[in-house]
Amino acid sequence: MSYDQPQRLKVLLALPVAQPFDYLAPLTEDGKALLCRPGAIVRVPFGRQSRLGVIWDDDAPGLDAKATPIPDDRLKPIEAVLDLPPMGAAMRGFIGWVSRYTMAPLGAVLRMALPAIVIEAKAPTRRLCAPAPDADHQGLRLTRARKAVLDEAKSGPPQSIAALAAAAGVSDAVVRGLVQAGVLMITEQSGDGAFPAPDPDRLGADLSADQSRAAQILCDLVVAKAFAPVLLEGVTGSGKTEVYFEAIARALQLDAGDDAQILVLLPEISLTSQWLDRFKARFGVYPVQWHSDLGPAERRRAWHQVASNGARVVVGARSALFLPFRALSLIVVDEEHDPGFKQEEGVLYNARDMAVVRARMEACPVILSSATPALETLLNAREGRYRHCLLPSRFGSAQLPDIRALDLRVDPPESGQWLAQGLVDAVDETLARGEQVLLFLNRRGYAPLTLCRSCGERLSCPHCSTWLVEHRYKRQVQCHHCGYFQPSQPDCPACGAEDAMVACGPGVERVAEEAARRWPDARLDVMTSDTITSPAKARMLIGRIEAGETDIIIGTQIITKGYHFPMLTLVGVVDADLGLRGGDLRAGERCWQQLMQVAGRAGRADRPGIVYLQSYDPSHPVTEALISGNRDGFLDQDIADRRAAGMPPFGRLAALILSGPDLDALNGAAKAVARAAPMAPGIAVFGPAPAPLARLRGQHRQRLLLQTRRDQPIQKILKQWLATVRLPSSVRLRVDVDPYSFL
DNA sequence: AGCACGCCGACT
DNA sequence: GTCGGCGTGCTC
Repeated sequence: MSYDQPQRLKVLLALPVAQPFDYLAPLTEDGKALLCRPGAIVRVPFGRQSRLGVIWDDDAPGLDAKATPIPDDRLKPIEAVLDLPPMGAAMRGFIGWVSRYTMAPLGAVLRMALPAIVIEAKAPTRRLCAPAPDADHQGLRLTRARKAVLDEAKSGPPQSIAALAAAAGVSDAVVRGLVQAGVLMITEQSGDGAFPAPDPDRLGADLSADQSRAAQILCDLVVAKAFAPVLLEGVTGSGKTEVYFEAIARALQLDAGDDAQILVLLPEISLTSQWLDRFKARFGVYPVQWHSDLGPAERRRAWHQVASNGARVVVGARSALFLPFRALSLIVVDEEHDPGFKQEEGVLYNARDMAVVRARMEACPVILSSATPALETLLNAREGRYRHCLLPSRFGSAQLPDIRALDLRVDPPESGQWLAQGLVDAVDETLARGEQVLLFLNRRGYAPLTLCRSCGERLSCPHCSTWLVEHRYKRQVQCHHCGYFQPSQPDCPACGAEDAMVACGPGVERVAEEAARRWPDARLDVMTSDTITSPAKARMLIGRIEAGETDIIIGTQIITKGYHFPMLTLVGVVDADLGLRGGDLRAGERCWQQLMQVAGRAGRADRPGIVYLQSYDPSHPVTEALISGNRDGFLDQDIADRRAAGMPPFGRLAALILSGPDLDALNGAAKAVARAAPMAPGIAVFGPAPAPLARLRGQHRQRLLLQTRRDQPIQKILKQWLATVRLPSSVRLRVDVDPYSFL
């Protein structure tokens, strides 16, 4: 060993690989090794290509220490250290933690934090026009259009050709002409600039006494600059958002070395124009957004500004959790109970739970906000692991809606119709008062099942074990799991009987059809993911409802997410039993949350709201709890059941999903996995059984479930178990720690 | 993840 | 006789 020997460094690549690779320190021009520290973002040769990675700590937990290192002579030097702020120790620790917990390869987790396209993409340049300082105006024909442009250009900061033309009320040809003439000058500017900072002092919110008390608790936690999970719980309409806005304002005022940064996670970012507008009203600017339908330039700018502290408040979907914050001072998880926080593809993680972990690593508070907290969160609060801030009542004069059941066994709708007389009467009265109605049915399309009245054939997906759902507006039948579709046809594809296909059961389109027939003068809007295809479309529909241009809204769960419609006073739940079928672990809880959230859309201002639940089983504990308002009774029962069965959070679960194109090979592999299952006290293995969707996208699927006690290390047990089985290459195994959906 | 190497079916 | 299918294995 000699002093001038180049350093051997571990580089973690953004690839689905579990371990880092060894490289030599990069060389300077005069051949000296450059010193590299963990966290540096580098580009390395890899095979015959070149890839991104991060210098990893060689003593990081989870690294394979026993593996024999590859010999020095096979090491390649690092190509380049990128000119980016290095990844901090807290972030590296977080990535390692997520990898060990979810059992995803370390590099797969890193990939979420290093989106290659974003980092490598060239900084976009914006071309801005300004008056040229030494312009020669001689010989320039100063038309009226040209004068307008020049006046506009002189009056303000440089702007783009298009913006200047629009401001002057002329076409951009005029601007280009002036540029050509040398009167206007184009300057190139990086389109990557810092975002305007939100102003914490802009608008002193008008908070109720309850809100002020809660806000004070949150602000104290923010100031303490330490890890502190807190559940902010308040019924729908109690003003939770305003409360955590105060915590955000307080964090913005912090001195955190760098400017303090705040992350807000929302379940469906693209559909929350109302949230963005409220933020802007409070802080003067929009927050920085991070979500899947951001364009490449915006995405790049957001990522780089988060890394270099030019983005103070970021609102995003779950992937925002992996942004490179340097001075994270507060995380807010809004609607923390929402199943959308569970990522069901690639690295399987729950962003709400991982947000708590990231907050711990960054030593900052994390606020979990919900009107209907997840049972796990509620228990954490009850048992003192989380603080609990409660907003007991609705804001101002708003009252919680009155929830009633409509027993469909007593008052059934006529055949082919789906609204019971009791609900129809209520809609009549509501419309007569000039108020709005929401009919909720969590089922897209016209009908969930189409069958042949001659031979009984049911239309099913060729790739999945599902029925095809009729979408009448699009004249299609679709599979909601793989995207397969075909045109609707009146004749049976099996027996050829003409005009024999009949729709069975209702979807929102069918309810809309019935509503249009019953209330021909009412203005209807159907809100589903089929009609809300973009943020702009969402904004348009929401605007129409806010302006009172819609009388009846027919929608799926997409409208349950935090909207506020003051004129909406009646909610009709077309099928309150729908969420209870299937019977997985969280069905009751989830159904309760969803119906509670829908109910919360009613009567949010000074007009009282009423909610009707159409049900064939109104004595079900979930329905009873909704009607009586006795949440705790229902929850305590659910908690007792889970405790008795050792189900989460009293025990741990992991799902093993085996999939493959060949049914026999798959079943054989599943049996082999089951035979190798660990047998020890506290450990139970269920299955294999065909997964609830036994065939998905052409792949057959088998499922096993591992259950352990809370104090047992489920990842270690899984690792030891799976190390003993060899799977045929055609069979793929996925591990889902803390499965949420049982599909 | 890429990208090569490798061993079996229909074509200039 | 070759071109090319994607199964398997490696990348420091």
